[in-house]
Amino acid sequence: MSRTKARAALLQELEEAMRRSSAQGVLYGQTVANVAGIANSDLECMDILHLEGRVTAGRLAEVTGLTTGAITGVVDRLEKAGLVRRERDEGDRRKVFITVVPEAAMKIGELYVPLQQAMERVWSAYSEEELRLLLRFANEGYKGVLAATSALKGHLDTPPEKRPDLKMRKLPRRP
Amino acid sequence: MSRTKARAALLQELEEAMRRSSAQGVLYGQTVANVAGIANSDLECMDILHLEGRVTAGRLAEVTGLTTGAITGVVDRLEKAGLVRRERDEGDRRKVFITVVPEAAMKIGELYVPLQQAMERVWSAYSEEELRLLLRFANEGYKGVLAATSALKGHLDTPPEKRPDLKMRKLPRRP
DNA sequence: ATATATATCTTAGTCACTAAGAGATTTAGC
DNA sequence: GCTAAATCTCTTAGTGACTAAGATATATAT
Repeated sequence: MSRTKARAALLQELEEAMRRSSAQGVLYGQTVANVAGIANSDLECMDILHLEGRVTAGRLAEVTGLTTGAITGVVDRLEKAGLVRRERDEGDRRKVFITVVPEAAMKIGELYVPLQQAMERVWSAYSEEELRLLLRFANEGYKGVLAATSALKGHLDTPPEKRPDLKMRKLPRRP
Repeated sequence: MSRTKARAALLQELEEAMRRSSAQGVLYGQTVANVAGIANSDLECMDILHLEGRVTAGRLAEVTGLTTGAITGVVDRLEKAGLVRRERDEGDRRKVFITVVPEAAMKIGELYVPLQQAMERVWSAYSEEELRLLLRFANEGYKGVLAATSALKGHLDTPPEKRPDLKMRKLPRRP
């Protein structure tokens, strides 16, 4: 097999392996939501709150892509479950800040422990230099996917007759 | 900073970077479904069909975790959209095989082109040896997440009083 | 002041999902 | 072979999260 062919095969394997692991990651998240007894997007919001801390309802809508009406429902459910609290902003009384209730949120955090442990087990076999490579890739990959997402969204906003044709993708391997 | 501390910090960065990029991957998938005008799980089924080829309705239910009733709905919608066909198995007439309609499915495949291009741009900066490392990690990571998923599911099946306590997770960094 | 903008919530209606079970076919036990 | 149990898909009724549109309350601009 020629040099560039070997690389092409490697890239295809890589693409498939990443798709598989990413799909499994989604499944893990669904299982967490299931065990926690909350909806999928409720968990997503908990995650955002975990990352960003104190966040307005509007920003949750922005980040999740849900309507503000849907966010009202999300926060209602999370509040009823004791996971978050609403706090009116005193400076601008239209705004509602959502904050996590740490003790309750920790119970959800625990559900990620199996995943963390599994990943730490995997990572333990890598040298620091290798880990740095993985980190670099994770960051660059993130940027790439982000760019691809807005490219695709842009494609959606473009009127059909003006859309540049996307190049064809390989057919299923088992047709 | 000590050697092991540097590594711990690296691991934490890594975890976060992977979470971010994986979340973005989910978003890309949702956008694809949106542009294609089909539901999220409809797209997931298309993906499975793409991977496995000819598949029974029951197997789709198995893989997606949906009920068979829900799969009936999925296949109804996909069939109406001209993306798949139902084919009764002649050997066992209870079974219904689902097959993709290649020409129609290709249109969906095209929506992954921006993602593929972005990833190829990222990968182009890596040596073959580095790509092999990424592939190794993707495969090991997949196995890790898979194991973690069934561990978490097992936790769900265990009666609450018998559940081993999962270790605590770090609190949000911005409390 | 009045108008416009912003932020959240409400309401009505839609759509995908589950649970339970019906219908059709196959497999197993006798 | 015939009956009973098992398997596979579909149907039905009901639920819950979502959207779109607009109501409400507060803030900003002219």
